[in-house]
Amino acid sequence: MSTEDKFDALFKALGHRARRRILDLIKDGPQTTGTLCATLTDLDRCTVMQHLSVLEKAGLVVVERRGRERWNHLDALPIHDVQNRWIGPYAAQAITMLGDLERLGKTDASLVKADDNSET
Amino acid sequence: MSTEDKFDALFKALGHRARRRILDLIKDGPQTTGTLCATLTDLDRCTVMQHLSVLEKAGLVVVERRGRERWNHLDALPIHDVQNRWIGPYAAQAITMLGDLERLGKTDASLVKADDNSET
DNA sequence: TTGACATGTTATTCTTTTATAACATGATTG
DNA sequence: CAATCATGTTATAAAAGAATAACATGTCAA
Repeated sequence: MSTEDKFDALFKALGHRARRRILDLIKDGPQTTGTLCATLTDLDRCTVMQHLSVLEKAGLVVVERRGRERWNHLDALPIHDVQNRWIGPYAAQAITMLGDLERLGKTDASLVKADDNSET
Repeated sequence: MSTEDKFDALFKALGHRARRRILDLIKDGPQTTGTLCATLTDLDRCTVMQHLSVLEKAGLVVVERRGRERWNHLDALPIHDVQNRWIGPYAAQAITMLGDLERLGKTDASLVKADDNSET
């Protein structure tokens, strides 16, 4: 797999809220598939497993098998690579082109403030 | 659009290499759609425009219309939000769970070194 | 004002994802 | 060892994404 393939897999894995939710759930410690399914009541068990497999292919989840249980561990290292190649450099860029965009009437001072769910 | 919708749009926009290529192309200054198409010879003009519209909806591209030209500007501010909500916190996590994963035999010391295109 | 040019729009096709169902396996516990 | 439980596998339908074609619009420059 090329580096570009890896970034494809990573961004795509992060591109679904259910998968981001899973990451948040295992952030503070691994969980079994069963526990995850019990939490994600809006999703079918099969759907959760499919999402886990997408996360696993992206390298964000590492599986540890214990008896008949499957413990899903977070591996945040790939996110480090995203940081180095994409986020860091572009975050820097965000500053240098501020004036440029303001001239275009884009006054949006960035979007995330709180976790509001009510806008357009 | 909720915050989650915005992250969906952002990660999905970043999840295609053609769009990441476009971002890199306009990183150091805006380009017209025509110029971009001339560079991205492997893509149809319509495809490039579709990608631009995905980037625009994600807030990563801001359009300035000048006569019959369309200048595509990069707006890296949304990436800032990705950094704050996802990358930063998870990059921190990457350190605390290192030992945990090493016990699972995951020795992969992160993936991106150079832009090799030859592995599995 | 007319022809060339840069871009836009709509529709269509093909592929990939997402969600679910039905069935299968392998471990645990009484 | 037999029933139960946690997880896996395969197949299928619905939805979303990607690539292209054909046609449309608005601008510039002679």
